[in-house]
Amino acid sequence: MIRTGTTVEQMVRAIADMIVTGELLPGAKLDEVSLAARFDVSRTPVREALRELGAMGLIAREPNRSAVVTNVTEAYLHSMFEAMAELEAICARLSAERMTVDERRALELEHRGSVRLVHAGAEEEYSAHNTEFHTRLYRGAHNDHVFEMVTQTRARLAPFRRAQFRLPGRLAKSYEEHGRIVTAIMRADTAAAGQAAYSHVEIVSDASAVFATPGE
Amino acid sequence: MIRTGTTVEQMVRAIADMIVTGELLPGAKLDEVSLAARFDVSRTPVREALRELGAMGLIAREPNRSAVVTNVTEAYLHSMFEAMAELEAICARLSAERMTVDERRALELEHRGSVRLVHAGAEEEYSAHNTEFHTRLYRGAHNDHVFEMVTQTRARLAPFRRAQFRLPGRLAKSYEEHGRIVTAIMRADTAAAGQAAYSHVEIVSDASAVFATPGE
DNA sequence: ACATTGCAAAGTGCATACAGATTGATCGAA
DNA sequence: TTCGATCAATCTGTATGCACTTTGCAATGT
Repeated sequence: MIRTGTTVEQMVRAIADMIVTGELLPGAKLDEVSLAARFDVSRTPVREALRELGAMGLIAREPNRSAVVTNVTEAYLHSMFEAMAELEAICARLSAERMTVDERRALELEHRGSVRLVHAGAEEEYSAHNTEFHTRLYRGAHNDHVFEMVTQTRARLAPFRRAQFRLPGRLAKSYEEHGRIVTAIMRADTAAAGQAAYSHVEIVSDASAVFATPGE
Repeated sequence: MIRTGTTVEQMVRAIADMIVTGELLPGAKLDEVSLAARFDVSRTPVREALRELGAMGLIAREPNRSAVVTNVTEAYLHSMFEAMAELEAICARLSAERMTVDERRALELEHRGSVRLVHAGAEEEYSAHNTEFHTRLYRGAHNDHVFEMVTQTRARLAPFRRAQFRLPGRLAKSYEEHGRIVTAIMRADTAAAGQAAYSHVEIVSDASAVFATPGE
């Protein structure tokens, strides 16, 4: 747990992590007194943290009800994946256009280095590499607002994307799709980069649909 | 002032309105005690409202400092306009593809009805029409998450876009650009709709750049 | 005159307290 | 047995209070 910042900031990070890592599953209730006890603070900072998490879309709040880890409807989940595909496509296009030589090289290295994880079937490690790869893509677009939007959307999708690398053959396919994106970016081919990124997310969307929890 | 919802919700709406309408200019300080006095509540709901507005990006907060209406740097402002153009393009493309017959008809009517405002030079009224026009575009995409992102981005850009219709000839140009978008959507020409929407925002971006407040 | 230190005023961060809402259980009646 | 009402337990919404931080000003020393 990071010790910097105010109590509220620490709690926001901690709770967001618990949601994104799956420690708190969609639908889980977050009552203020328990959280206060767990973090050994009063309810005031807890409430502010929940307020912020609510604005981020990670939890749902209703008056006089406990906060609940967002349990999106299938329709909304679909809209998020579609939005994610569009955002990734934007990042890929802009990256193909704007990445510095160093950024391009680093992206390619990151990608090439992951091939051994694919052969080893190292799901956990590949997942970490995957996060790094996409983050590089988002940064490479050199657009801070797009970066914020894509990061937030990714966080909200995390619980539904988690198990995708467990599907048979998904690792190798993911690697291949990344390869297409990298190639297009190295060639500064914006259209190809955008299309490759879009279809990459589309496939993840399909792979993840299985795990969507039905709305209450 | 809308009376529904909790105290905090009312305050969030009220303060967001003040920022978006320009009653509170970028850089303005929002101290908790004054706000509490102004809304006749304690500091607790005020703090929660500020927390939420901070998460929305409308105000900036630092520990032990008063909240400040976001005063974005020129670079960040540029990234927001660029993101806005991409988002509007997405909405236009999806609208061209997905709008129902009724939605298309309503959009066209809204557009045609505004021609008299252009001739009359009614800036205020045209501005209201403009908001309505774009909102229809966002809804027509039938993607809730994209709708949320574009709405939030629009809110953050509002202070910098306000004066655009005061520029000579801007009204007529805006009408013409809307026309191109409408035509493309009526024809279900996704590519043309996307391009028209993108360049529409680009022009607004240029028109608004003049009014950007310099970073501190 | 100018820099520095000390202090007071004001503001934020968090804890505690209380009021109102919700929920679930229990008891009674149909 | 089942439905309904009532009440207690629990939780959220808001107010208030206290401690710490920041900031501006003034007094003191150079």
